[in-house]
Amino acid sequence: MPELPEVEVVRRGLARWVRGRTITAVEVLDPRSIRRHALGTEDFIGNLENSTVLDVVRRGKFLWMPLRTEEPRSAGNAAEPPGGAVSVETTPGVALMAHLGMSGQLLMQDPAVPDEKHLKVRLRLSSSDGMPEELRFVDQRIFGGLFVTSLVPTSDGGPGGQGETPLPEIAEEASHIARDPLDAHFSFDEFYRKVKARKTGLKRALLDQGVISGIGNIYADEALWRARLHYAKPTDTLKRADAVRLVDAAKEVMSDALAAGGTSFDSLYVNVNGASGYFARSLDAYGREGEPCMRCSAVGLPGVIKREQFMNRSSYTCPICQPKPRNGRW
DNA sequence: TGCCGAACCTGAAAGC
DNA sequence: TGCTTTCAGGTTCGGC
Repeated sequence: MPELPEVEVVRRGLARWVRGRTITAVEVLDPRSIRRHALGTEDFIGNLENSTVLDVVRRGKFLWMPLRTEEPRSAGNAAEPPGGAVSVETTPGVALMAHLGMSGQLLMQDPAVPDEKHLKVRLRLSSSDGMPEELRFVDQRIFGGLFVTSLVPTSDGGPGGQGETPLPEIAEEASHIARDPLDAHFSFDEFYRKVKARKTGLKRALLDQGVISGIGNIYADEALWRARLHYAKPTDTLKRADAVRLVDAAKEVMSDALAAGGTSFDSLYVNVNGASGYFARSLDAYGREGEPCMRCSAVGLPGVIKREQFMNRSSYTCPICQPKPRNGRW
């Protein structure tokens, strides 16, 4: 399942292959994968063809490619400017936005390679010295998607510095997303203020991309386990020292996952070359129901990882070293 | 205003 | 063997 490390692995791979190349043709095989492009398939294709990819940048799990457009056009999800299309000089920046959702893949492929079973969108790129000529969006569960969006000015340091060039613009749909723990501009004080202001459980806050981005179900469980905190701990009772430990744990687990090429449980997550990551082998809590807690067993305690339903998904905790809050309070 | 649950979606695995 | 049910979870949206 793509979370921040997986999206970053994809971003790095993609940047190597597509930066500076022109999109020469676009084929939408399943319009459901561009349903967030409000102006429809023809507009989506029209916005992309003959555009040049400037970079590949990311905030949280949103990934986008700022485009240099050669002809006047309307940004797909932006309000139509008065009088219709505007001149090249005044056209706001546009970008191709991607979210991988649960099962989305962005693959660089040679045109001779047979179509994947769940291929949804195909971008043909200009020829470039031995590089694959197709960028394919493959998505089994169709939770992810592509759309063209406007870039809006930002004064907070850009998307997060993951691109080659620090851009003073951010994709409109990503502007409400908080920075992730690996972002050089991540502010602990901002995170702690937002968490304390929430009146909910700790894991729900971790999964709120407006509080902290990039954390999904897997890394939320791993970070909570490493920080010895229970998912249901009320956010307004979170001590600063606990929050520091939690953010450090999130940074650590995601850095480790990034170094391992991401977490793969099945074929649903692969990098742009179709290869799986190896971090699943290093998970301490997620997916380990019924197995001894590594930390407890190391000191002779009988902790066994337990799976519970929370927010319509599974949460894995050790009842010994991540005790449940009593009466909802600690 | 902000929290929370439902819905979206498909294939693999489990159960019968 | 084949059919049905359950499960996986990121994001959005509507209800409260």
